[in-house]
Amino acid sequence: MRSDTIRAEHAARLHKAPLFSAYSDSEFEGLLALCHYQRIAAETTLFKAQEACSAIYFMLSGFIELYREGLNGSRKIIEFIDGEQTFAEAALFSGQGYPVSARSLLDSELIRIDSVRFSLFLQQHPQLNWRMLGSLSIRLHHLVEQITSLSLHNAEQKVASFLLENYDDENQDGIVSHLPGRRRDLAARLSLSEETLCRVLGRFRKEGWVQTKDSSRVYLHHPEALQNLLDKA
Amino acid sequence: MRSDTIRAEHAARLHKAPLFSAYSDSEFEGLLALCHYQRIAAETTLFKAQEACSAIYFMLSGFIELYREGLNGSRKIIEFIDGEQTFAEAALFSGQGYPVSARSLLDSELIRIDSVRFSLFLQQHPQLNWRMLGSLSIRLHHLVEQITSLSLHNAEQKVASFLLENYDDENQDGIVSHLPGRRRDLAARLSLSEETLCRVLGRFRKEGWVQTKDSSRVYLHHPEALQNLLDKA
DNA sequence: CGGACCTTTGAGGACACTCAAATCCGGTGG
DNA sequence: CCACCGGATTTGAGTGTCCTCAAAGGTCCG
Repeated sequence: MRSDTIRAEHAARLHKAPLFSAYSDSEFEGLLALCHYQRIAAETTLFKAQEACSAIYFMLSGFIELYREGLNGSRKIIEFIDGEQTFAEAALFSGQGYPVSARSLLDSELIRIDSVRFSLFLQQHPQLNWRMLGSLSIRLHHLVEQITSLSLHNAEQKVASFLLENYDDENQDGIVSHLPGRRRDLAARLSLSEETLCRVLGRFRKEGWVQTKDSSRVYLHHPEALQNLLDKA
Repeated sequence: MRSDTIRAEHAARLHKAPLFSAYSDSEFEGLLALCHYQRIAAETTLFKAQEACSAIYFMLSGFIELYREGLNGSRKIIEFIDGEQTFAEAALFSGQGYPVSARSLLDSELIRIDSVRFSLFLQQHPQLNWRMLGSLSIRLHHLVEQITSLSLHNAEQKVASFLLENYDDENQDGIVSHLPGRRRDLAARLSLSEETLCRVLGRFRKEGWVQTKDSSRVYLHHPEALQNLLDKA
């Protein structure tokens, strides 16, 4: 794990993030001064829930889980971080530490933004807070959606709705959904057991609705059939 | 349902809300210009999920549920609004409409703040956004807690954790937890069936841990026993 | 080829749900 | 004041979905 100043290419990608794309050049300079490049290996813990917030992050590449743990070693994944995106922003303002723990599932590259200095920076540039409000609101929206799904959906509906909401792109084989590497992790995201998840995917496969490939890619041949599971009682 | 200008007493209570308590007198004047007093009967729908956001609210008195609906008439309550507090703020910034529906369970008094004009007001006074960030962050924190509870807790643990997190005050009879009027509503908040909730409360009663009164007050005689349910596997 | 880990399938069980009936409670009217 | 009604709560019986435990394939890598 090493920590460095930011290369121009990475800075450019950071500037394109929704949170920062409205920054003027001079404002962005100010932001960059608080940033460090950081590379972490797979299975590395970034921070734990409840811990005081020392930084927020922008992911350049890799795969990270935000999760909470139960007592018997059970684990609920709240969110996957898999593209270029910022995370842990909420911890800046709540004064209650990180709401979740964060751990890399793959080797990952991050930009780490010091929270104390960034907090001061934002207070000195209050006009920059608007995007932050939007970002938190959308995250909140997603959490509400997840609560709804957890409460009102059965196992098949949970899987179907995840597949439909998380596909990458389309090609001639149908929509392609890119899943976390291990079944265990997807199961922890959906609050299902590994076995139940497998069985559901097996049923979908048998119906001809989906096709699985190396357990991290799923081709959706009949997305309307999955959608149908969500629409009817 | 009537809509009026704000009485001084109500204005004072609004000014004490965390979101607005940092407002200077002149800033607060500006806010008041966007507000209307509103009284609604029990069982009145304020807004529905997905609807475009036309206002945010501050509750003066009453009881309101924020909820989502499934297809077969099932209902998941995301949050109860029961004290003086603001709600629906997040809908201001996400551009995705209200994330939840809102309906009164009792006769309620509200202050309605026009969203379009309040949005403009905030953009013209960016220094006022800081509290808003805090408020959204804390709400986000709570949602994460709720997801954790939904995913990792069994029926008894859900009830225990709700009782421990939602008591009003202490007196010689032990901690008093003030519940929503009907079992049905608490069940919908905890994602349990009415019957399961009853059975759990019955078990707690039989153990001597709690005592129920007119189904809306619960005395916690042994909060540590409830806490114990949450601490051990 | 062997081992470690992951995925898939099978059998059995548990927790919470559904359906149904009994009891409790508040309100209304005789 | 009491009897009655409707709605809410509580209790009971039976069922189903998902979980747990276990074992059988797969895949990757040394």
